[in-house]
Amino acid sequence: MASPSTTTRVSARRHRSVPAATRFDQRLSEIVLHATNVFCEKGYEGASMRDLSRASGMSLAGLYYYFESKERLLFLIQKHTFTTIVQRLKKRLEGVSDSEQQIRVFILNHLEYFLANPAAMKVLSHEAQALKNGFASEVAAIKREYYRICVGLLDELKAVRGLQFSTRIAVLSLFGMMNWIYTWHNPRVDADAEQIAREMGDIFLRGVMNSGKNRR
Amino acid sequence: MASPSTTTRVSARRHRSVPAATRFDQRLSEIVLHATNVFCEKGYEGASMRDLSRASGMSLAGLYYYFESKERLLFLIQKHTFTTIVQRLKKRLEGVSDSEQQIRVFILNHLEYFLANPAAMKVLSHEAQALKNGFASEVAAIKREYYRICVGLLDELKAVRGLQFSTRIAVLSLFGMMNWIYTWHNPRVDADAEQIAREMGDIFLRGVMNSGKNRR
DNA sequence: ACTGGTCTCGAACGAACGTTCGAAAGAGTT
DNA sequence: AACTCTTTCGAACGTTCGTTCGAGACCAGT
Repeated sequence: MASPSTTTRVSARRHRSVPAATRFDQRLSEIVLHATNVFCEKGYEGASMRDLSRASGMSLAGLYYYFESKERLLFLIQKHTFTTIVQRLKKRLEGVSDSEQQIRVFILNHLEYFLANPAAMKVLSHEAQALKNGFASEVAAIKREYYRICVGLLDELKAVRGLQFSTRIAVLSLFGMMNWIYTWHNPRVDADAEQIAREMGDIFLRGVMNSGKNRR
Repeated sequence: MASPSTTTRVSARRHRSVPAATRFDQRLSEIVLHATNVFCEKGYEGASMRDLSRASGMSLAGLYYYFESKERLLFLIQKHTFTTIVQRLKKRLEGVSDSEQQIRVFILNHLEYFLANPAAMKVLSHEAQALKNGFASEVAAIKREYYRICVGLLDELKAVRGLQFSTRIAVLSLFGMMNWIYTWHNPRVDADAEQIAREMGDIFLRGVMNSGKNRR
């Protein structure tokens, strides 16, 4: 414990069962969305509360009715984004049993969400170090779960096909390939998620599967 | 033009031929080194001039004798780092003629420098967006040259071996694999540059070479 | 001992930062 | 119309930011 609590503060908000709770959450979501774009463009440290105020059309003080600090806002963005991507992945993996196909699903899920929400994913990738203590560890836990899922898929591929390579290096190389996309992807020039997922999947899977039962 | 000039200001420093010029440059190098570590830990925006003053053991005002702004200091770090890595690459490529080996040299050069200068490389990778106008474009020019070299190597591999894949996606995937390393590499746990270069090279080259003369 | 360039620093500048506060406007229920 | 809870905001808080300035210390060559 110690350090700032990261559990959701309901503060006031109670009865007025349906309309009030949703209205608050909806307004907060709008702010989170605008903040995501600002953090994406200027970086977390580089963006000021006044920038967020301007972007969301709400006064500086008004923002603090919805969240208690700039750091918590970044936390909300990262947690929501990461939770969503993990959730979607689990759903998509349910119907697939082949090991190679599962990894292709993993890649496609990641890239589709990335290109559909480029600002949020850039903030997730680029500002991974910006949170502190309690905030940081809660996001780190989700990240670890996501990482472990990928490790599991790769280990299964190794077992089924009798391959031999460093899972850690392979997984982290794959994440690198995928996450780096925020530095270069241009929707007016580059292909869509499906095709990029196919090409990256080709490179990665062929690279990993032709290792055979190797030396060492 | 317009925007801040990025050409090296010699300002005063002239005669006193040998000792003075070297002393100035040497002291500046020390500051750049300390600043690199601070920028690495706190990020460019998150690091204050007072942090740099503390880290380098020089007064706040004293720093400004050596460079004219915080932004220029970041520029110096990025330009020197990038220039060095390109320079070393060119030297290393001279002796190699085989296309696959050239790409392996490219990967090894990148990762060796990365792991030998992790702070500088993180600042180069992570703060690529922090510079503005003239500063940004000068670093971008070096980056473009580096990128083009890699494109050239891959295009040659494609021609020689009759392969068919998107060079752009392949190159950017490779950069992603390599640059992402700053987010995970732990010298106490992970292998050295040579071995990581071999494993990443295996994944990438096998992945790209087994594409054959494909559909589409 | 003096001179002139090189180097360093304490102190201060105005601007911008994240956050707080009390007041008031909205909105729904009586 | 009066009451209550929700939502908004102008103004200000104290702190920290990047940068500047003028004075003095250091260090030759004379």
